[in-house]
Amino acid sequence: MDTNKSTQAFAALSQATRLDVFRLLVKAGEDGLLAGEIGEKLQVKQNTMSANLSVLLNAGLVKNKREGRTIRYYADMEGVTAMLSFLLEDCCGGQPQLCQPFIQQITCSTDNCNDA
Amino acid sequence: MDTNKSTQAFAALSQATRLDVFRLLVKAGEDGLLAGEIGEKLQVKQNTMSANLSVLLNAGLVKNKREGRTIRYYADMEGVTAMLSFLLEDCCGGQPQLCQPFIQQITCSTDNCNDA
DNA sequence: TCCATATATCATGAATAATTGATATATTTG
DNA sequence: CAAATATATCAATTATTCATGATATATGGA
Repeated sequence: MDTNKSTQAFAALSQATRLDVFRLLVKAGEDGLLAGEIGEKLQVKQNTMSANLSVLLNAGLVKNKREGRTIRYYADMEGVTAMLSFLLEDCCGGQPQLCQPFIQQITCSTDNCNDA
Repeated sequence: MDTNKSTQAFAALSQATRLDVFRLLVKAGEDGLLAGEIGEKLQVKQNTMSANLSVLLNAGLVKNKREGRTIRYYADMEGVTAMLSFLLEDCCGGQPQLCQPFIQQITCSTDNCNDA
C-alpha cells in the first residue's frame, strides 16, 4: 500500500452513495448483494450505481463475482485492512496508550460484535 | 456520526498531502507537530498547508492548540474511531469470522505495536 | 507602538469528479 | 438466432476541489 492507492480508497468512501454501498456490503457479509439489489435499496439510477461500484472496485474495497447475468458484490476486508494499516502505521509504536481506546472501540471487544 | 460527517472525514484523507499530514501526526503521537514543521517536512507552501490543515480540522481528524504564535496539531484518535466505527458498523454482528483477520492486523496484536 | 513571525482567509483559474441519457456488452431463454 | 434482462461504457454538462498570489489576523518582542 502506498499513498496513491490509499488516497484512492479514501476518495472512494468520500461520497455518500458509495459509503452507503460499502456499509451495506459490510452488513451483508459473506452473502454479498447483487448490483441491482444495491441500486434498488439506495434508489440510485442504474448507470450511476454501476459507475460508483466501479470506483469501489478499482479502489480495492469491494470484490465481485458474476452469477449468470447478475453480478454479486462483496466488501473486500483485505482492502480495508491495507488502507487502515497504512493510515495508522506506527501509531502504536511510539505511544501505545494513545491507541488503546481507539482499538477497543473498533474491534469486537466492545459492542459491535456478539461472540467473536 | 452520520453519512455526511463520515464522507467529510474520508474526503479529508483522500488527498495526498492531507493523508501525509495525518500519518505524520499519527506517528508524532502525543507530541504533535507545529503547523510550520509539517509544512516544512512535506515541502508544501504555507497557505496550501493551512488550507489542508483546516480541512482535517473540520473533518474532526485532527485537533490543535495555540502555543504563543505557533499552533500545534495532533491526530484526533476519537475522530478516527467514530469514522471507522460508522464504516464497519455491524460487520462483526452477522459473521464474526469474516472480521477477525482484519482486526488482527489493525490492532496491536500483531506487528505494528511493540508492547500494548 | 512598530516590526517580525506564524498562521489564516480571500479570490481566481485549472483540474477532477458526479450525474445522466443514450448505447453497448454479456447472459439466459424461447 | 432473436428477444429479454442485467450491467457497463460513452459523451457531455455541471459541480466540486485544488493550489496559489495577495492580503489579513494574531502573537511576541524591541
